Amino acid sequence: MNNDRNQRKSANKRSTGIRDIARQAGVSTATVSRFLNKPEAVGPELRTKISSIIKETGYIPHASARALSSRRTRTIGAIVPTIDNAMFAQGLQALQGYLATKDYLLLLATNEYDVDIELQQARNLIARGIDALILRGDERHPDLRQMLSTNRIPFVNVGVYEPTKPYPSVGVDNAAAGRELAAYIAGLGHRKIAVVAAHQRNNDRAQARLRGILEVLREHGCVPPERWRIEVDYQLGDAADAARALLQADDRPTAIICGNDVIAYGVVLAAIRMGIRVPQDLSVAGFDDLEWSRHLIPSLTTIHMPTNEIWVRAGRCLVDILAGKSPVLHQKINYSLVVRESTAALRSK
Amino acid sequence: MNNDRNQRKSANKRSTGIRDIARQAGVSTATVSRFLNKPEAVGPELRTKISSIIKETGYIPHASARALSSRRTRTIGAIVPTIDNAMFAQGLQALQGYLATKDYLLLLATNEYDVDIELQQARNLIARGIDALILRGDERHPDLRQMLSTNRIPFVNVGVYEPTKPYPSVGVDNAAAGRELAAYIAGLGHRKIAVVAAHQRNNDRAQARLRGILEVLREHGCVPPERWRIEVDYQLGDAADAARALLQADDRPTAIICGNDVIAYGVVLAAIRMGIRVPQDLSVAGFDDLEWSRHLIPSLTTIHMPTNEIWVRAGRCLVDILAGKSPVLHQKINYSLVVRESTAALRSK
DNA sequence: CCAGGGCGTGTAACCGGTTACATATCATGT
DNA sequence: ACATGATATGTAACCGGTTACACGCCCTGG
Repeated sequence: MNNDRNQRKSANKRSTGIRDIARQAGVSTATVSRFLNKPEAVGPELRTKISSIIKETGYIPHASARALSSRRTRTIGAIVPTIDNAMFAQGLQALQGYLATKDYLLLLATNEYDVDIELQQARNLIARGIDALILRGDERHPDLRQMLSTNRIPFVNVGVYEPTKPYPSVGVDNAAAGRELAAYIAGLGHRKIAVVAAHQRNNDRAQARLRGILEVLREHGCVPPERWRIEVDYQLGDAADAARALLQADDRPTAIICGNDVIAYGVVLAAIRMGIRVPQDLSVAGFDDLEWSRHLIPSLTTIHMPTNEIWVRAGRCLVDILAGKSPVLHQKINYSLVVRESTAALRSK
Repeated sequence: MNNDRNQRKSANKRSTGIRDIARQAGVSTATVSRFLNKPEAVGPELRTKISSIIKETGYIPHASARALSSRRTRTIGAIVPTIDNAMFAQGLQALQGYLATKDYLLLLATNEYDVDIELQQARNLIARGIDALILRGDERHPDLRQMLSTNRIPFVNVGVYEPTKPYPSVGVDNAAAGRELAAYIAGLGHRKIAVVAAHQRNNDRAQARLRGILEVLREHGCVPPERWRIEVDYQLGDAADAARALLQADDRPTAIICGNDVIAYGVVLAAIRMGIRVPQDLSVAGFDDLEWSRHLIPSLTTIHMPTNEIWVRAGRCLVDILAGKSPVLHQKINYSLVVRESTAALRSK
């Protein structure tokens, strides 16, 4: 036991600390700290001296200690439904790159589309120390906002555009995108239109898209009957199953609007397997414009989302807030309809 | 100024701390701390009392303070090339889920297949405080291992199986997988075989696969000529470009072995666009068995990798090490050849 | 010539937990 | 009845940085 203590005090000394650097440079810890945080506040000679000593010793400042005393962690948290989804993976990758340039770290958590898990994860992130938080969408546990405000954590909604809300959001107007896509399909002459959406529960983005689609279909007097409105997981297989059910019936749709590109391609694959030609016999459209959507055969008609821009802007919004600036509260990002091979005008029978 | 100080001491008090909880419960901070870390060491009545007070006040322990004094962060870092890759996204998702059950947090960084960036990211992670690190593959900056050892950070190599190395690794034997796939293709009678691999630089996994493939092809006396050995990015478009180059020539291969499923499907799409039938005119095989590989048309012959298992085992390995146990050093995970529609026996001309 | 301000640096309290050690309490075996 | 050990709790030093404040120096203007 006695040995233990001695060890800790001498031989077993942990990796160098700021006091070691200070001693070696013949300055106080305050000066070293200032060098690390605001180098221009330190005299030039000392600056080079300290710099070289740090390099020599391989000193790495202890971020926890830093966070404890400065009350800032230079870490931004993000909670998304799952990483295992091309859209999120891509956006997070872009966000991470951006934050790295601003010397921020990204701390990631997933909520599995469950508001309770989201709340728990937010608690973890706050405990772990984040300066700000990025949340996907605007549907969450009632306690969450309370928690964020008592802990004074700024946050931003990403992926949705909610100009009526008092907190920042950056994303596209999903309902409008849904309307545009539905209008395009209807404009091709289709009236027997089915919708295969993503699960709606706790997914306001999917909800908005569906809402927009149905609005327009109503205007055209072709609201899909119940059996033509299906919800599936974000998986090719599930979408294919749904498509088979739709297409096996005698009275089948001539167009299927899908909640995203993964679902759309699942539908396309099922149709092709059944000998139904796309787009000659069936038009299919999706959302998101994933990287591979334009390479597929047939390539997908879809709504292009500038994912990277959305996430980077969300990051920038928070970085600005943390820097004391007041960024634009609601940023509407433009989507665009991309017409490709998977849709065609209705053929007269 | 004076106001400031007063504020900090009273009104402006930050969110509750352990001393507040202790005071309210009429116990010492040590007891509260013990309650948080080893509840069974605290008396039953106090336990319920403290528990209810914590719930009431919404107290969240300050992880930085915790990390500072306990020298443990309950955080495990991982550095992967990019999140934007189905394999990594899926594995990380699984890993994150596992770590959550062990009350560990995952801190993620990317290296863009660059050893210098990797070193820098590792420095960030260490500074930020990680108890252990997961690294993809075994090719890295010479200083990295030094840094990990001086900071006493255990780590594990994931995705590769390196039984000769002194540090733990968990993954499949990629060279063996490459051999098996090549042997299968050669066994179908193919001799005019091209290889479209992933970029080899700083990617030992891709290297091992290619090595294995070429070994077997050499045995069969059909080592591909230079023009039939191409390296491309992890993108459908790039793979398609490579395939076009291969297939436009007069003398074209009858089979193409690809470094992964994304490349394989890019090749398939290009072939189909050119009117070349798969598998009748051309066999194509990949690696990884992504979720969608079995849904595509044609479905892909590939090597199945139990991605989730690999990552979870890597996580478990580190958790065990941190708990003082000594896990198996090198874990070889079994891959398996999955034969589907994209490959067929060579037709005699 | 001196008051006053700006600049660079040092001193030491503080951030919010953990934990070694001391102390108190109580059941147990002899 | 008492030594013994196990168990529960309190005390306070400590983790490794940051930063308010004090201090000393030099430059400037009246």
